[in-house]
Amino acid sequence: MNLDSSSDSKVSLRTRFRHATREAILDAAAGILSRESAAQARMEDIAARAGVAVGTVYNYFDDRRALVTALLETRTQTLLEALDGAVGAQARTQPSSAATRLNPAESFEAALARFVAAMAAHVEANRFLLNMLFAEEGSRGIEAKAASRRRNVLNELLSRAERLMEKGIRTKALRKDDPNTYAALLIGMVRGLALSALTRGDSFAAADTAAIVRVFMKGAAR
Amino acid sequence: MNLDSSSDSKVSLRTRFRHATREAILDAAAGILSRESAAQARMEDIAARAGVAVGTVYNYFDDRRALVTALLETRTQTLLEALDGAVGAQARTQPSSAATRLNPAESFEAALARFVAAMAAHVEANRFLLNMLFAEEGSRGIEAKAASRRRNVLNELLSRAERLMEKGIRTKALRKDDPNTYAALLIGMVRGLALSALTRGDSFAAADTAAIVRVFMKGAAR
Amino acid sequence: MNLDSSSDSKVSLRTRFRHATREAILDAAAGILSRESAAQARMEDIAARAGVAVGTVYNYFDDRRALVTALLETRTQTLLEALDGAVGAQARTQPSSAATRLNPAESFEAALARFVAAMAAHVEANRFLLNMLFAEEGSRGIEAKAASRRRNVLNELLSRAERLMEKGIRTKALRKDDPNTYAALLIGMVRGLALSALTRGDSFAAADTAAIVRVFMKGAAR
Amino acid sequence: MNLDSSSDSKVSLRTRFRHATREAILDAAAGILSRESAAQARMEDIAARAGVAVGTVYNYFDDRRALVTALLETRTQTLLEALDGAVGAQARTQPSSAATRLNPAESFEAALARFVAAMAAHVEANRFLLNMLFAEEGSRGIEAKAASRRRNVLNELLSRAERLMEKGIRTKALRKDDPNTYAALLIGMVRGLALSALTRGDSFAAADTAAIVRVFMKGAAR
DNA sequence: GATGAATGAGGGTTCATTCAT
DNA sequence: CATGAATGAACCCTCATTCAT
Repeated sequence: MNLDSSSDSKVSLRTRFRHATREAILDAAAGILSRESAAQARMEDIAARAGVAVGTVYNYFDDRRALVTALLETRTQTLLEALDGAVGAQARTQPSSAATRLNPAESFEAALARFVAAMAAHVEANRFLLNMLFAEEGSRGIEAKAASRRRNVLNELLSRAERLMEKGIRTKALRKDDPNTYAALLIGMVRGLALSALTRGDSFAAADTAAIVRVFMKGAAR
Repeated sequence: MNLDSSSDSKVSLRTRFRHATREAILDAAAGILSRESAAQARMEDIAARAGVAVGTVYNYFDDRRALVTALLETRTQTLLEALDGAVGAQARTQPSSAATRLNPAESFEAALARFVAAMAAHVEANRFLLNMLFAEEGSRGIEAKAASRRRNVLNELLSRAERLMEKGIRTKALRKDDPNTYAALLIGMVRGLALSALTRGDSFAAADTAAIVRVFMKGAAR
Repeated sequence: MNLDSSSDSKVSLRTRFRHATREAILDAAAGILSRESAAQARMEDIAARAGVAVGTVYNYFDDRRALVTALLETRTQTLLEALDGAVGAQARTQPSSAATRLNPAESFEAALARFVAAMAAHVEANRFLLNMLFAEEGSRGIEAKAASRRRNVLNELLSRAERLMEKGIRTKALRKDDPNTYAALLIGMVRGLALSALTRGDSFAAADTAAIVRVFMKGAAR
Repeated sequence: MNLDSSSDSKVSLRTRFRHATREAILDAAAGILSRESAAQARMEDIAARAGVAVGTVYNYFDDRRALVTALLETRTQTLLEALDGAVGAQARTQPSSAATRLNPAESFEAALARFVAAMAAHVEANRFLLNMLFAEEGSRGIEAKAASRRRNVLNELLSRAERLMEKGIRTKALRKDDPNTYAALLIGMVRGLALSALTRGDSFAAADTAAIVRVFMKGAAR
């Protein structure tokens, strides 16, 4: 183990270093892109924020597009997993839970809450996602191909929401309707509240999640 | 008299022409900014689409910023008026209508439908608004000051939605809750569905408006 | 005569009108070019100052260069004539004047004074000449050919000064030396004092002319 | 220590390189601005003459104005110092020199000659100064602020000449008169002869300096 | 002729990307 | 690998000039 660790640690040190630098750059990019005027995110600014030289950025990412794409990828990975969890968890837990089986609606609501909460958490942690994911047009340098990648992300979000909605409809938790519409509405609500909250400087609180779930399920009517 | 009318028509001709050119440029800008990669809207492209030379664009607008601002201004004017109509109409008609007085909720729903339909109509007619209004960051050239203008527009949207929600709460059409939250949710829903529809190439149909109103009022739960 | 004057006055009215417009444009150009930042003299500015449209300027002058050249020409004409007078007068008056004959130096000094005074008067009346004539490089649009014209004017100034100096040497009013040098020194002095005076906002007074003559003739030494 | 020196030399190499490039750009700018049509000095031309790309120029100077200002600043520094030397030297040497004390006029003449020679040398070495300093209007890009800087330089020239003249008057080397006038005349003479010489393609010879001193002190009269 | 909007070549400036050290 | 100066294509904007009215 020692031997192993010695060579291992040497490699892993270097690797870890590389990884740390890469992360620093991604963080810097996320930070810069979160700022109001993302359009002015220059490569040099990103490098400076990461504490490296411009050239170094290009040692880790082929070009600007690759950097943004990687950012989207990494920052989205955990979100998508969390959403998978929210959607899938129900599937897995349901069979084993008599309670949930008895009340599918309640179980759906819980999944929905998890789904919303996951999105909220990620959006808050990665504020730039608000900019990236929900802007149809692109900030500087998000052209053509990168845009499609971004749309992919949005689509993956939507498709997970759709899976959730389909499940809701199947379990009779939801009125029968177009799952696409339900999904679009839900994601729109999350985004609307998130934007509103973040614009105000507040954070996306639990109450907000609750509000979304409530309105989505029961509506706002008295 | 002849002279007068001749010079009159000359002036008005020129004036009319000026106006038409201005509109052509604004239309072209709207068109270019609606395209996927709005970030790459070059002044020259806008000019070309308008069928004029670059210099001409600068005869009508001081600079890129002024053009975008003017675009936002003009294209937003009618939207805001329509929303005012949707919100205010209720106020004006309610007192005179025994029916609505008896059923405030129903009247509110009508106003809500008008509100949503107005937004949908405008977003569809001015697709670039989706990009402009709902992107927190800016495409190329939407910096600092212009961004604030855009935010102003978004805020005006929100404030009108809030007024509607306050009225709904006052008339007991809505459950008592934070009007800001209601407003953010509603606008989020519209945007979500609009984006989804337009992305698919569909248009924002009446059914979509109905879906929003239904979910917003009664929720999606069965 | 009547017939003549009738047709004459008709023609002359039109001609006078044309002439007045032309002068107005030249005056406007002179005014604009006198301002500090002559580099920013745009054709439109000149037209505006002259109270006409840009196109009109082009009806009177082929292009920017022609305008500046004409300006130089007209504003220089009287100056050169005055200088010719100052230089030539002496030649013509000398033979007929016993007094001057007795004291050629005094007569030369008088001619010199007239020469300097003529330059001073014109520079003051056409402030822009300071810019035009004495700047080796050109303000915007005074390129190549126009520059040579300007240099011509400067050369004509110098050649007249040289003629004066040659006469001074011939009449033993001046120490024998290179007339070119004398000429360059004299014109330099005028320009130096004129610039100094105009920069201060003062005008080029008689005392200044006297100072130049005195220093040029007797030097500043005590 | 090795490391240190290695990094030291690296830094200093780079620094030296930076300095050399900066100088090359300034030289190129001086060269271009010396040409007849300084008004057409394009940034690209300057860059090309310096053997770098346009962007590089902007790595060293914020913008065109900054470049010109820096040029004026650096190229003026040594001139002003030389003039200070010419003016001040006298003050310092006089007390210690019995000969000069006996004949202040001679000493003043020496200082004057140094002063003139210094100006001549600099004007010749930096031909563009003729354009910059003595043109009241500005070549392209010498607007507003830069113009005032240029005027400052001219004023500093004048004030040094004035100091010299005041000293001349105080030591009775010069007839009592307005030092400003004397200063303006002297500088005008230098410029006149310099322009004349350089226009002809000659250089400003020692004889020219002598001529200026002679005329300034004793006048041209026989 | 007068007008002034249209034109578009041209110049200043930015910034993603490269590459020698 | 890190560095950061160099590069130059690309973009915004200006303004002399033209020309339809």
